[in-house]
Amino acid sequence: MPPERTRRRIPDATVARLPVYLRILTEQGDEGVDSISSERLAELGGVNAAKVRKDLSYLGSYGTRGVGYEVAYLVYQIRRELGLTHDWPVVIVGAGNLGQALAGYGGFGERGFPVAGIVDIDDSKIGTVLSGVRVRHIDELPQIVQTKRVSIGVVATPAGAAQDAADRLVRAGVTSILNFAPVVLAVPRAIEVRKVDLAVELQILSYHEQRRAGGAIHAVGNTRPASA
Amino acid sequence: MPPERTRRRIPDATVARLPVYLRILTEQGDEGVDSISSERLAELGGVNAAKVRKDLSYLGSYGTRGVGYEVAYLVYQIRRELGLTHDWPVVIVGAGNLGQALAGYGGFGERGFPVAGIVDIDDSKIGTVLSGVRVRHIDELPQIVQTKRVSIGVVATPAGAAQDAADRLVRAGVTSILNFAPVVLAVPRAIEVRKVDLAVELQILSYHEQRRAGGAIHAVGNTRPASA
DNA sequence: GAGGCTTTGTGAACGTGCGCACGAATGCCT
DNA sequence: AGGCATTCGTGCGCACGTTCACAAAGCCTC
Repeated sequence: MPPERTRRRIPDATVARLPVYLRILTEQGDEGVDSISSERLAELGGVNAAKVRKDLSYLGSYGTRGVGYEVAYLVYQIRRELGLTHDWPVVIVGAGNLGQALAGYGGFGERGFPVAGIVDIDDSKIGTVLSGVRVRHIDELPQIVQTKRVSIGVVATPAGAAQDAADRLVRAGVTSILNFAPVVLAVPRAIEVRKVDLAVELQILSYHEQRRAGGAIHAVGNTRPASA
Repeated sequence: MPPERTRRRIPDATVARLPVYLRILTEQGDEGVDSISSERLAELGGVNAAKVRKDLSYLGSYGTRGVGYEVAYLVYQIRRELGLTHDWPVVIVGAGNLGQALAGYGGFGERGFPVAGIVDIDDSKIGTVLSGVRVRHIDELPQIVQTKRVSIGVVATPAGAAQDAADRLVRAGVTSILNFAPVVLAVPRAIEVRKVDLAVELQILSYHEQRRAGGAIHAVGNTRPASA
């Protein structure tokens, strides 16, 4: 049995926090900070120091007791673990409002996720150029994915078109999908899907607001006048 | 009329799923479905049927054994629990790329979160109109929040301006914040913050892609002694 | 080089959430 | 009316994630 077979599995919760640590560490590095303690990193990341240490311990023992963590080395290790040692080109499906905003969001390519292509099904959008990337027809998806070696697809279509977009992405060979459409996508088990849903986030906030307003209001019934 | 209910605390994980159930149920209702089983709802929502039942049980016993749940009634109950019985006006800080896209995203008002205002600090943007809403100066924030009774603020600024935006929102009286900037916001404990971070999502996908590609690549080098 | 101070790394306790499995309730059929 | 099929509601064990607390390990001073 090869030694690399014992590859650690990092808990999902930790994986979700590593990018946050990475950003903070990068910033700190840029500001000339060489070394950082778990305490400080926790403060900047809005979490518990013990959690930081446990999270980082999954990467290996890269800290120095009594001192802290060397920022540059930690940045390197996290980047390696997250697979950020090379670029991951992405393809965006949907050149509507959201697709345009995503394409225009510079932070995309900056952070190692260059936009390899944007496609849409609407002929009127084909050919227009968004932030230097020409919108192409969705039928060209397989070609884009193959030639540019894209493994991450972004679904930025209206809800009704999302499942079709996902199907096409999967058929084209993409293995990870970031879904912005308010739909639960059905995909093969092997495909990794993450969802960003504006409405869900707002509704969660709504829940807390309503709760804050006090069960008192509710006890009486629908006190609030039917607002506009 | 149901008896007075002690206000249950609903688990966060459940709160996060209720909006998904709600959307599915609304769709099903529109399609003429009157009754739905936990099994079917689970299938559409991509979760386990037992989880659906447990989630819904936090709202009360609104199902009928042997039959399922009445769609319309369940929609009503979830909406009530999430505080969606009335609108929650939101104010957007930042009229850049993202702010514009958010304002243009019709689903906002449709789903009960009308845009009460958009503000920016950049004079060149003031006065422009985005989807029927005029961009106003950030100094007008307190006035907007007060007159329109806004309790949810959306931070759509660049990273550097996000903390200031959050501070201003809090001072203006907002109690919930949806943060799109890649920054961990420091806010008073009482303020509810939710974060949507594109880069984080992509990096999580990157982790899985890299993992999928096989740890073999990493087997080279790094002969650091394994810790006991 | 010993002693004290700092900070990591981690075992263990604790809390939360998940999913199975089954009793309970309801509708339908004969 | 009684039996059967269906589906809800939930107790329970398990797995995961969080936090505490402390020993181990390094640096600094004298």
